[in-house]
Amino acid sequence: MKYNSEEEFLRNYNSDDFKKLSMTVDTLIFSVSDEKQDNYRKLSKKYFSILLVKRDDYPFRDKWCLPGGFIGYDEDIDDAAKRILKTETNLSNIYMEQLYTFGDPKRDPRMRIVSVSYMSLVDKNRLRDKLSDNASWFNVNYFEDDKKMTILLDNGEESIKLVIGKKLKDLTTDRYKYSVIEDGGLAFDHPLVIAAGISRLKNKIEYTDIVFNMMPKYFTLGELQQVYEVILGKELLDPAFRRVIANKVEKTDKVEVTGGHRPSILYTYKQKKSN
Amino acid sequence: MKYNSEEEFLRNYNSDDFKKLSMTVDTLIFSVSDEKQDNYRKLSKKYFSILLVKRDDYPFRDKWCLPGGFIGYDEDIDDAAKRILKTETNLSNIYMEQLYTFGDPKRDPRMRIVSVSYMSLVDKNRLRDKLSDNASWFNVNYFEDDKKMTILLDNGEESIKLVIGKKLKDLTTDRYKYSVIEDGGLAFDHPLVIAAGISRLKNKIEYTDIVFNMMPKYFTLGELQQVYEVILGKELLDPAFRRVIANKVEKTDKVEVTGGHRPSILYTYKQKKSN
DNA sequence: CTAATAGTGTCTATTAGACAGTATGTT
DNA sequence: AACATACTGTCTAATAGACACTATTAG
Repeated sequence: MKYNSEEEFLRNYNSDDFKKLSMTVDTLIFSVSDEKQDNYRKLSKKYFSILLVKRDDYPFRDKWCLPGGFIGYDEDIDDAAKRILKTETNLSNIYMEQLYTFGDPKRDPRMRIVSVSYMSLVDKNRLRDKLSDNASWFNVNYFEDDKKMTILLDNGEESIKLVIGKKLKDLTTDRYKYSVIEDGGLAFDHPLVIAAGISRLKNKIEYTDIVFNMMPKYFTLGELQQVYEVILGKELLDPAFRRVIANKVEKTDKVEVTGGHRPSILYTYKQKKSN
Repeated sequence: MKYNSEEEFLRNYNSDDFKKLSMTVDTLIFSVSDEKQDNYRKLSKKYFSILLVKRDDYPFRDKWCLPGGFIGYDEDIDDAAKRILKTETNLSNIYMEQLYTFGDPKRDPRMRIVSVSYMSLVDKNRLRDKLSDNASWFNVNYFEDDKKMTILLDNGEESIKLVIGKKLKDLTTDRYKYSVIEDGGLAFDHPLVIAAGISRLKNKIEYTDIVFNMMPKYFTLGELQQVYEVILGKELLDPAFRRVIANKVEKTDKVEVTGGHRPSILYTYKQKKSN
């Protein structure tokens, strides 16, 4: 069939020539948690944590998974991600970026569903007691080598262990092909989303100011350093950290008194001037 | 409706509860081009280039666009991208990575189509004269500041100018919200895909060995440096470049004699040992 | 010889790593 | 006083930037 104009073509277009498919959005929400130490002198230990929800419907009923939902036919993907974040945390205007699109034809037992994952960073102080009932924060601990990544999730009651296999796709890049070795009971391919998000976060914390989305307005350099340390999975030297961070933060006249040691000056995030 | 098991749920699942949508893959294929200089002494100038195809059907009939196509209902997304690359260039086993998923509900005039973009890097020597008829390589020149990115595409006959607006989404990251200011006649939202691809390439060339996917087996350090320079959009100092690149390449006993100047030693890519 | 690219030596500036030292609060 | 964290000074190592210099070829 031949048409003479774009308009004529569009009038006659049959949108069902190809079998359509369903799409969802999954959101990986990162934040920072404190864990009080028994020693009055010690600072509370910092973790980074992610938000999981317990499914109350099939498929994967009673399994933990990332907050997600179907994308409406007329809904922009970013908007769908924002809608889901809002549903779970009651927050809008939160930092969010697209992570990766997962499209294995067998990733959902119901039918072909392609999922676009997003990652988002929140300051937990902004949402205390606003979580929906079936949601819970899980502290994240991870270890990785060049073969696999082990992720331990813990919400105080339950512990989930994920093992993700890494196979270098190509020797010229940093791209790994991830595979789920142990899903710890997590639904869908969400272990892959979590692994991808941790990698992205770990990478971006080095060359962006992304971390400040997880920090409260006022924070000490010690706290900030701890957050860097848990995300990077290694200890940093104080003087080096302070040198590098110096032009991103601004000293305030407030201090934080936390116990049997010298009080700490509170800082705020200082945006770099537009370059 | 309540079910007692996952199996029972799946047997009764109606996959048409949500209105489904269509998905496509678009592939951004990068390579390197030479342009002979008239002065016999001078080296041929290097560009990086992308492959465009001319549409022979509506919508956007006779406009240039990126190679793309619909994702089959049972087809993995990566496989769809490989299939399209193969169709256009007759090549398989080529470096390829997912770029970004574009889902503006209005991005296609026909209906709701979400597109997953891929970027791919090829050594043009591997595919001379294998291109499909409606495909053409366009040299890329680009300039950017913090407000916008201007991209000039040229295939020797036609010149296409793209202008993409950049708005910082968030002051804590490197994430820009891109918008098309000038599409130069390019179909769909493909100017956005190209801008995203150039940014990714520019970024990754600094911390991966991705560039060697575009290089022939044997190359001179001068050629390699030129490729770095056109992608990064700036000149590099010879000694510094050679220092940094030294552990990624291996000297061979071959030389390249190109004209009225000292011949150049040919190198090959040397993979780093697994770390 | 000349113009052009190939390739190296070396000084300097900047940044990162290491470690020791001082400061200051609570119990 | 003791302990834990806060914060700084300074030496050294590694890396990046700059520039001058030598080498080698076709015409």
